[in-house]
Amino acid sequence: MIKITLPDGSIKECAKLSTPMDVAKSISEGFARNVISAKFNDTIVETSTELNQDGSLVLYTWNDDLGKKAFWHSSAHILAQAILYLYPNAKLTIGPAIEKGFYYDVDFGEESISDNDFKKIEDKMLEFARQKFEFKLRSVSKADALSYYKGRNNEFKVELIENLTDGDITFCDHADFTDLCRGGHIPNTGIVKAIKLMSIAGAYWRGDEKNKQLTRVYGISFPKQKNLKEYLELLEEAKKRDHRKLGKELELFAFSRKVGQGLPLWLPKGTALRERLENFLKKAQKKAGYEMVMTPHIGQKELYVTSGHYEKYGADSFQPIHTPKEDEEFLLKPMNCPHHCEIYNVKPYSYKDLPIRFAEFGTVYRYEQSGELHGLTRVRGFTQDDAHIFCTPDQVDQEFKNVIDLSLYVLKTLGFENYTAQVSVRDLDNPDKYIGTVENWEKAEQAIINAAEDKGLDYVIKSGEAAFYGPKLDFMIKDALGRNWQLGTIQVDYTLPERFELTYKGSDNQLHRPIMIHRAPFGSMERFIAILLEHTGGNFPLWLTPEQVILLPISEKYKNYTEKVLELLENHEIRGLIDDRNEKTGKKIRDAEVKKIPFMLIIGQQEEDGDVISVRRHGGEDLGKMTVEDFSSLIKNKINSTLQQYKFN
RNA sequence: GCCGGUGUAGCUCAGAGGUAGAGCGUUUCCUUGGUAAGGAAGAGGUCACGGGUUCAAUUCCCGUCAUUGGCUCCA
Repeated sequence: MIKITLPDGSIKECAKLSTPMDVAKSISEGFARNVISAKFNDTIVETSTELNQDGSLVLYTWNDDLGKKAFWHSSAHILAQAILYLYPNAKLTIGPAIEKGFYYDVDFGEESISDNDFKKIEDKMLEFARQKFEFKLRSVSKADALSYYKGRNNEFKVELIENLTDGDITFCDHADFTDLCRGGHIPNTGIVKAIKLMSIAGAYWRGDEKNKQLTRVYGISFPKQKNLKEYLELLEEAKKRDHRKLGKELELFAFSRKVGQGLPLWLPKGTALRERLENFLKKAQKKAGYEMVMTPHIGQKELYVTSGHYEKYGADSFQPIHTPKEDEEFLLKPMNCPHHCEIYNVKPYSYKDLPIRFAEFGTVYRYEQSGELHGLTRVRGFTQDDAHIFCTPDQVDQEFKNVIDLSLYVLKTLGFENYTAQVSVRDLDNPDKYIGTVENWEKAEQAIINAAEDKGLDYVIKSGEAAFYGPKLDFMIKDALGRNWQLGTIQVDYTLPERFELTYKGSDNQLHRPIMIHRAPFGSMERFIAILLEHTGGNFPLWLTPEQVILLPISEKYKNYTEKVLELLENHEIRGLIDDRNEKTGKKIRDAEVKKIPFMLIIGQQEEDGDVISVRRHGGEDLGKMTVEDFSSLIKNKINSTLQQYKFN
């Protein structure tokens, strides 16, 4: 007998060579039917793996991330099987599960496939799935593995196997199909009920552009047809909320090929919305002791040589601008920090002056590769809600925590309730990627982790994700469709103060180095607004939305009264407009709905007679008749309750 | 930057080797209306740009640009 410890702490006595599926069945038949993967002593195993020692066992269903992983990984095998059946000369390479589905990279040789071929591949996959082939993992010797793939002229798998150690190599079989695989499969192919191939893309072997380009086929699969339907509906919804589409429809921003790719143009409505966001943050920052500064869009190349940006990114940036007479070199600023360091250097500071907090909505320019540009989320010119805090070593902790408070206040007020923090630290195997001393890096990393702990943040540590000058904490938010986005960032930096020789005089009458904290709660205005658009589907909070109210006179007879109402609203700083087109009310309401205007005021004979307005909310709710005063209070109260929902300072 | 898709009216999109269409929007007229589309008429396009093939190219081919899905990269 062996002792199997389950996640709830209970211990099952099982016969030796019981499988995870046997254990599941001993819990309940119903549960066992849903079990699709298992982990034994921290190793993913097959549900049919025979357990021959005591240990802890976790059983996974579709509802677990690792269950989905096994499911999608197994689906990739089915995809490979179908591809090999339909294209016998194709060479398989790798086919992992990804966050949403799976892919397989295939070398189709002379042949090429397109999404027109998806249907027949899907059909073949479903045909294989229905036959409930069992996935069977078996060990093979390195020599056998190599000869198997050499016989099939698959140099990719041969390369993979050559990097594996003999004794650790397993093949997975189902039906007559064999693939090199370390395991983690669902019991049989029949569990996969719904399959959809999503897209096709080029991908380099091992991600290196010097290598051969392969065809990557993306797909997703589910245990029920219904899941697939829901997933496709979610994609549809995401498409409807695409900020590029909404930004165009709501006239917020645009691009022009004459201006240049990746250089957004803010239209009047978008600009007004952005200013409201900026003012909101300015107000909070003022409370938190920040001072606004402004710096130019270019700076001498030397500035960035000093900061280290030039050495690190110069070659892949917009190239220097030369002055015509003196041949001086200037760079478009890729970051605001060097400029802020120079503002700090304008005068000497005492420890009593610190912390100093300089904030700027600073527009920066970065050369992003053309293929990487995407709407407002990836652009070449954007505005950071940047600030730099210069403080003493014993202030870092508190300042960092204050920034966390500010960031959370901003996120929550804007309706992002689901967030986690990501602490990005050095990649210890690649010290050349970073500037600064090991000692300072350690101090900075520890300061961030301490602050995250103290604030009770839900955080994960990512090694190798740090900026080149220091570690950082990023807020990852989950939007209304469950998608994750990286928003604000906070970074501790011991390096730039050294490079710019920043000092302050301590109580010991000696000069000391301040420590810098870089932070941007929104990240960039462009990116934040894009994400807010997708999160809200264009239904912005009332305080932000371009038009809060639209006035719909029933006919032109009520023009004067309608104009009077608008004037009253404007006196209350409510943003409204009149739809005085020669259209019926039904049409005007429909158009206002499409434009997502939160309130519609219907104005006709009854309203004019009673000196009131009829209020309809976006979505159709009828709030009845009320005076303009009452309506103004209603709006103001709604805005205040949103803005004061979370306290800051 | 690399690989694939796309580029037709302000917007969304049909179309085909023989010189271009729809809906929405816009303009004018009729209509003066009550909670998600009233009616009529009109304007609007070097079919992204540059080459090539052809009697004929917006359509086929090549290149450029933009855009899009990936890859790589990301201060």
